[in-house]
Amino acid sequence: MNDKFNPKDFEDKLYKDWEEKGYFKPSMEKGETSYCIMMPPPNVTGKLHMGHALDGTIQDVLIRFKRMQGFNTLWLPGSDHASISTEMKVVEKLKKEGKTKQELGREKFIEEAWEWTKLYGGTIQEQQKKLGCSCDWTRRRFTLDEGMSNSVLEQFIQLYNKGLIYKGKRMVNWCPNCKTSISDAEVEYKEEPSHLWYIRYKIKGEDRYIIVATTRPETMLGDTAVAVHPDDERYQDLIGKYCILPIMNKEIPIIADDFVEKEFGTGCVKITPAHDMNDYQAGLRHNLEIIEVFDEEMKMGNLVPEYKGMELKEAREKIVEKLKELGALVKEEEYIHNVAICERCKNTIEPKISVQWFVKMKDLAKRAADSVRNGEANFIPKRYEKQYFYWLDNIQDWCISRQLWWGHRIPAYYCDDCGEINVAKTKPEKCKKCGSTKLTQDPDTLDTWFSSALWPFSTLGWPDKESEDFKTFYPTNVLVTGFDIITFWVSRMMTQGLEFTDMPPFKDILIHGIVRDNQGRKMSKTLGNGIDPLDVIDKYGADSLRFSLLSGTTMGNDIRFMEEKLEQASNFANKIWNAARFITMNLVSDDEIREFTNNIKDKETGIYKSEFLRIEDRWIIHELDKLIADITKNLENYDLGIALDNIYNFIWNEFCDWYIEMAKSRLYSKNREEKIQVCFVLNYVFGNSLKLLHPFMPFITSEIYSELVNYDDKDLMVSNWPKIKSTVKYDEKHDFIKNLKDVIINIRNIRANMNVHPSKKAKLIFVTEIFNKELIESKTYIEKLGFANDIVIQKDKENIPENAISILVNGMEVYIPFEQLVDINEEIERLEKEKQKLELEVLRGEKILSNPGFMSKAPESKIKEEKEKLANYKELLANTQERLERLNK
RNA sequence: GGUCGCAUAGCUCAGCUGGGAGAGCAUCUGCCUUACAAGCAGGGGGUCAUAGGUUCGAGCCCUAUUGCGACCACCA
Repeated sequence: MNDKFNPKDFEDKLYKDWEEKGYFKPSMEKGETSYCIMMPPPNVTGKLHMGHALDGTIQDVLIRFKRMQGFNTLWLPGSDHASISTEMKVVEKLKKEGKTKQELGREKFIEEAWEWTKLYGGTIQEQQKKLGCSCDWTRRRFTLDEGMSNSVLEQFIQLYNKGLIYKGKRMVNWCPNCKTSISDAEVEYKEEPSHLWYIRYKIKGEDRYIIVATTRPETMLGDTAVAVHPDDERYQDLIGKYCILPIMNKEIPIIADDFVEKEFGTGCVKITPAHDMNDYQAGLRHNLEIIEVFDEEMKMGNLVPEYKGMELKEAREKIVEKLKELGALVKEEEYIHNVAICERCKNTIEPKISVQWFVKMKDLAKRAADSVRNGEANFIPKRYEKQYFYWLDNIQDWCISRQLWWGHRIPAYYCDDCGEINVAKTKPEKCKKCGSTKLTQDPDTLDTWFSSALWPFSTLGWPDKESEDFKTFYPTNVLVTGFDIITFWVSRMMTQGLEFTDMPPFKDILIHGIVRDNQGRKMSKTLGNGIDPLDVIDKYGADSLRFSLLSGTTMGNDIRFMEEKLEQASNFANKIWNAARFITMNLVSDDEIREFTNNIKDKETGIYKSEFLRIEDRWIIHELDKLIADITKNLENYDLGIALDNIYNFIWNEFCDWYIEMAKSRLYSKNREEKIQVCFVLNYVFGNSLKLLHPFMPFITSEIYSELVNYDDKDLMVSNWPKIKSTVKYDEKHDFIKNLKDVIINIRNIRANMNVHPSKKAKLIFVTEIFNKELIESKTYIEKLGFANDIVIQKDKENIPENAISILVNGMEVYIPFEQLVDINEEIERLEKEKQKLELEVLRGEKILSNPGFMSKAPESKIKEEKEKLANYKELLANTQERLERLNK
């Protein structure tokens, strides 16, 4: 092993090795339970960011854990064609070349898009490999590949035939720049300074006016009503009357509708059903005419020839001017307006009436919500299900058509002769109604989410429900994703999964937070505060990145990305590396360890026979047994942060700081048997620790593991997860090592307090009845850890120097003759402090035990515990007082 | 406007079904002890946001308040 730890020496090499050996592929062995995770497909245009790194790390930890546990594991990767985003990038590229999409034509454009996809589509995969993701690349899918395209057509046709897909004229979000409808989820809102214009409309046949307030005067040309709240006293007498729309000089009704807020503006709203979502709804309720003011290009239409062809901004100015002229403009106020903008191109979105395809969602949504309500699928953490329920319970029909070219084209063919809609996977020979052969396919493509909704099963071969993969891996076990896409991805996978497979597509839905920068801000391109995971891997290694994303975190909470965390991770990796170096440097031969291993196991119980092991050996193995149970439980519960901290603490504190130090004397000993014995324990405990750490830090653990003596002759990645069982007998009641550790900590404490240099050794006198044998065995390392030059063990307190400092722990009394030490006053001071603390403890114990409420209501075990504690503190206090008296003499 | 989350050491965060407050970093002290100075051994530092309530007992449960954040809705 190299003296210096450097992840670059082995990370890429190991990944290549794993992939070549086929470790990422499921075993497909009969009898093994399957475990499957579908990787949320990143956009094909994307680059790996910290969110992906977190998502990938969590999934990799789970899949590596389950793989080692012996499941038939599949983690299936892939990418999403991301229609709008990819199409925009290709359009941009064409623009640079001086071309447009229209000039190129549909077919050529799609070719360009495929080229683009092939060029950049592999980037993110390579980056995921750097992170260590152990997904099965041979099963990699793309939402626009042949199989998935077929699934999408199948979905469309099945839904259409059931009457769940329909074509309709609706109001949708229209991006004038992308020239397509977009979903609500792709709309962002931004505050912009604007104005609120107050315009008066004359009441028909009266000399009165009604004043409306608007942010969009240019749409008034299409007004077909004015609305007030039905309970608004101010306007009761106007309801049902008509007013005159200025400029247009047209009569429109004054109606009453609940959606109007009395407090806003004047309490009167102009209704433009063609250009506002609320107005549209109101228009439907009151049967109002829909008059479009703008054309397809978002320029003024022909309602008033004077404005025809104008940009909206210009038209607005002109119309405001005109209203002024007419004396209809009452007031102009500064106003902050919340404008809808396109998530992709940041242009203002216009609500627009158009003909689109929709999926009826009500029944599908109910089923999806019920599935979580009755526990077939669970959110972790549970609180996120509220967001899911809210969305599904208030579901709107899903607009699935997009006026784009890159995507799955809608499989609807219109008859040029009779207008019939023919829906089929491929272009029919002739119209099913009139027999005409002149058929034209709908030019629109489907929403990207229409294909990703099928991801958990289309990737496994659906609609072929008999395919091996589908039968083996569906439904999948867990979906890991961020809370930002619960509504439009998770919920849709649920609705479509239940509709097409009658099963929820996953059992658990694990929701994680987002990775923020070190100031707690969202990482974003505009801020330029994003951290590239690859830079981090380059500097610290993938293991450290993974550690930093999980240590000290809780599922569902955001993570702040701190360089300090990477330092910690990197230090930990270095610590492990050095421990490994130390162990392998001193290790006896494989054969010797194997032989020893064969000898010590009790064939019947599987427990390591105590006579072959020292007490410190049994202690550390016992601690390991407990650790295995803890980590396994925590991983099962998705408490990854806790599991990681468990193993961190064990390796660093228990194993390195204590056990290795205790092991040194035997390791350096001339006695071969002693050496083999301790080497066995070091190898066994360290090897198992590496197994437990492997899901989190796969690279360094694998690299080191191959240097140890390996009992199952398997690479770490495919070795067996340690079993939860006691492998050794260790008495926790008379916990010798714990007591000894306390003694040593006390010695160090006293010495540190008195500034005694480590080179100044002292004699230690142990007074104990029960630990004689153990103490004799442990003499050498106690001398070292306790800075002693001699250890005396005796049964009683005879011959102990008057002025010796004493330490008392459960079952052990230790005296240090202090003539070699420096300052009595320091020790007296320390003891005084300790005495005060103990007195407080005794007080607390007595108080709680004299509380009648506690005594009558607390559980028996708790009372017993408190009694024992009190007795112990009393004893300690007495001892401390005795010591103080002695020193004060 | 609706919903949800967060508030714990100087900083960043853990804290499982209520039973004596933890980690990492930072800081201070002492150590170049032959795996590791990217280290070792110690110390200091917290009215667990505020106010009530339930309980023998509250960081944890309930109510209200304050401050921050997110999501949904979108106010013409």
